[in-house]
Formats: sequence, structure tokens, C-alpha cells
Amino acid sequence: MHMQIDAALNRQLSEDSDLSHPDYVVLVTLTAQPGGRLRISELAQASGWEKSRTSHHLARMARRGLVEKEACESDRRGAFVVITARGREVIEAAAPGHVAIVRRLVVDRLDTHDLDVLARVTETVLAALAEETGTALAIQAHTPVREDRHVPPSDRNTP
Amino acid sequence: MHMQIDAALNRQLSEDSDLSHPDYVVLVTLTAQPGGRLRISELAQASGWEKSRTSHHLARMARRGLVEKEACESDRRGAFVVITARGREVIEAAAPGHVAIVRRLVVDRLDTHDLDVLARVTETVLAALAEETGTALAIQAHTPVREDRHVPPSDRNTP
DNA sequence: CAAGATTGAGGGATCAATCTTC
DNA sequence: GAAGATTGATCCCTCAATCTTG
Repeated sequence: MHMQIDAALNRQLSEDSDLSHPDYVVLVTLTAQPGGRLRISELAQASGWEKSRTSHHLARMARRGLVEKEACESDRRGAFVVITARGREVIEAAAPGHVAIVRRLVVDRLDTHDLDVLARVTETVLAALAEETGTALAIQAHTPVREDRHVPPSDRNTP
Repeated sequence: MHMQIDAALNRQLSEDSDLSHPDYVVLVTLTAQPGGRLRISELAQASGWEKSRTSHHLARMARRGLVEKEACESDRRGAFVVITARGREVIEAAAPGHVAIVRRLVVDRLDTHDLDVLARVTETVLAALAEETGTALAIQAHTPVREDRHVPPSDRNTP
């Protein structure tokens, strides 16, 4: 199921915009940040990716002008990623369609109880994963399902 | 959550055996078949993969001696995949550890009610996906969760 | 032309090694 | 030595194009 959902999201995104699903995750995370700026390792943590994957992906996105890197003054090992103006344009154009398909495929099909169970199951399994792998961090909270559940369809189009 | 589960399964498999998660899916599907033999397009359908992905993956597995291809008499466009003796050895060695981690991470953490909800949610979303993409087939039933739920842990180690 | 399957190119993801700064 | 990040190799996956048989 997850495989097919992800395929559908990728398809929708690359038809309507020029973004992959990972691109979308990065841009949404950055727009949620003051200044659209984040330490690279924090972005990695927020999106649940490895350092290496994050680095490769940001390199590709920088090449396309969606983000830029900035040196960090206080810790000269580190770096920031910043969303560009073009990045903002693209994500703003892509968001409504993306949100719509997530609703169409999942949120609108399930009732309150199902969504509660899903939320709980997710937390349980993430806890199990954390135990399993020592201390795998399991932070992941882009669209808090439980909070916008009762908003009427017409008013709901934020990422 | 799915991302982390899949990463954990891949990690476990490549530590304990020499298989990736997709490798495992192919081998389990084949062993469930009389003669360990299946038409390539049926394997694609059973595993929920595209033709192209299936073809590429089988090519890699054939190169490693896990499966072989056979011509089809009745329809000379088609072909069969067959699991090799070595393929059987490998999957039999890998299965118990794989089953164990799935239990540890998911099945043993959830109660009957949660698993029922999950099963229903999965069907609902797959139905939505089928609508969305025209007629996406959504067959996927390797380990029917609902049927082995009450077997005591010690007796449960079939893929 | 449609169905079964393969191929090649290109993005995506992981691992191990590396480089720099703390 | 450890933390922040990058690199290169390699496998995985998708898309579009192709080849062959029905």
C-alpha cells in the first residue's frame, strides 16, 4: 500500500510540477522554518534521512536552483540550506494538488476512529524501531492528522 | 514509518543473508508456487511491481544464481522464472530471521483490533488508488495477518 | 495494433571512505 | 577522536523506447 501511495504521489507531483516527493518534503520543511533556512543535519533529522542521502539530494536540488547552501559562522564545520525564491514559487504551485491527492487517497476515506488507530499504531511501531536499532530517532510530523480532521474540504489546502 | 520499517528489514536481511527486501519478495513468491515457477508478468502482478522493474530485478537475481529464466512453449512472447536450488537454500536460511523482525516490530506490538483496522484501512486505500489510476491492481497478500494472529510465537516461523 | 518482455538513461538511496573543523 | 558534511561506487526504480510474437 505504501509503495503504491508513494508512486501515486510521485506521479502527481512530476505531472503537475517538476518535483519529486523527496523534493517536496525538503521544500515544505524549509518553508516551515523562519527564514526558510535550516542546518543540514537538522533537515536530515526532520525528514528522517541519512546524512549521505540528504547531502546528495540537496546537491541535486541546488543544481536545479531550488535551494542554496550557506556557510555557518558559529560552527565552521556546519552549513545551512536555504530555500530560494524559485523554490518558494514551485512549492506554492505544487502544494494544493499534493494535499488534494493525499486527501483523496487517504484522509477523506477514513473516519476519526481509523485515523486515531493509525496515529497510535505509527507511534507504537516507531517506538519498536527505536528499540531495535539502538536509538533511531523517529521524529516525523509534517501534517498532524489529528488536528485538521474536522476542517471542511474547501478550507483545507495548506501542506 | 514505512520508510524506517523497510530500512530495518533491508538491514536485517543483508546482515543475516545476502538478500535485499525485493530479493526476498521474489523468492517467497516463487516458493509458494508449484514447481517454484511463475510467468514473469504474474510475478510482477503478485509483487505489485512494474514490468520494467521486475525485468531488471530478475536479471540481477539471475546473475547471482538465485533464479533462472525459461522459455514458454504455449506463448512464445512470454517467459517463466524459476527458483534455483541455491535460491531455495538462501530463502530458507533467511526466512526465520525476517519473520522474527516483522513480528518484533509490528505484529507483536499490536492487538487484534489494531490489526483489523489496519487490514481494513489498507483495503480502503488500495481501492482509492485503483480508482485514481484507472484500474491499478492492488493484489498483495503474502502474509495474511488475520489468519496467523493467534498462533503462539514459538510455532510461527513460516514466511 | 496489443501483449510479454527487455534495454538504456537518469534520478534516487545506501554504504564506506574521506575531509574539515571542533 | 568525534561531529558536520561530502564523495564515489553500487544497487534500486522509473520512464520511454524497443524488440518479438500474437
